[in-house]
Amino acid sequence: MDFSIKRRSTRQRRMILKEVKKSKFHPSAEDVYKLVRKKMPRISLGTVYRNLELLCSEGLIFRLDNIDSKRRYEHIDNPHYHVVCLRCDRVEDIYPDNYGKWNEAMGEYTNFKISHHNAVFYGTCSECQT
Amino acid sequence: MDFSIKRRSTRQRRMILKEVKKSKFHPSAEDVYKLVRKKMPRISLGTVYRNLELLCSEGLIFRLDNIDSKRRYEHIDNPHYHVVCLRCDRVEDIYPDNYGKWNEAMGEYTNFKISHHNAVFYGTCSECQT
DNA sequence: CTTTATGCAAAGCGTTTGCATACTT
DNA sequence: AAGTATGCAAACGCTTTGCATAAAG
Repeated sequence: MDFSIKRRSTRQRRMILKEVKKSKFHPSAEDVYKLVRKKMPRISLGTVYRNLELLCSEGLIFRLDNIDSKRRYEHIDNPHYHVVCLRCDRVEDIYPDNYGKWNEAMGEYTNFKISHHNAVFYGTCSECQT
Repeated sequence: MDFSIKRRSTRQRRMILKEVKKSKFHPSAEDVYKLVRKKMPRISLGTVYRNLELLCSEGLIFRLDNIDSKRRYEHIDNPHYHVVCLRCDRVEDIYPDNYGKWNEAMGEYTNFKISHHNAVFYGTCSECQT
């Protein structure tokens, strides 16, 4: 991504940001595309992809690489983990109270300088357990 | 994957398993393909893909979905996490001493029945820090 | 008016699959 | 002999990119 470029505020960009911030279900690019298209029917998938990456690089939204084969996006929030139901694909957030400690602990263990981490828990949600 | 089928032991399958078990660097399908091809030049990529998945489903190797955009594979081992160097892409293993506790704790927190979890730490390795 | 952003379509990359042939059992 | 596995190539799903046109500043 080229940071020497002066960014412009476009209708598409604002709309995409708004939809990701509003959404609760960690939408994929395709999901965002469908949401935005309701109000801007002529928007293209390519534009959605480009803007999602751009918004990430500007720190306005966050990208989840670890849930399934698709990339998903979410609004910026306190650091948290995710639980995935292996039956229905529901994804929920978990807010740990020792996130920073983990970064430190693993940094010492490995001699890496850790910038962040994430964790995904897999299982069966309460509804699917019945 | 069809479990009613009776599996056969082929030269290709044995070779693929051996290479994954031997490898220390969490190889991708393409990596395994290159390794195996040194000794079996006519093996196809499709065969590698099919067998990696098959070996996973039989519990003989383990699949890592969370490192980067490619799937990677590793030998079966005690549960562990991974650290990724954002500069040189090196991947190392971390053996936590409270893996099981985390499953329990998150199960209570979420009311999910957690079967497993994994964590990836991102940062800069000691060599790349200089 | 200059430059960035869009829409569209084609290409890219990792992975999967259909099919005829070869190999295991 | 029966049935699974292979090699090959085509297809797939998600993402990226080239290019002419539109919009922002």
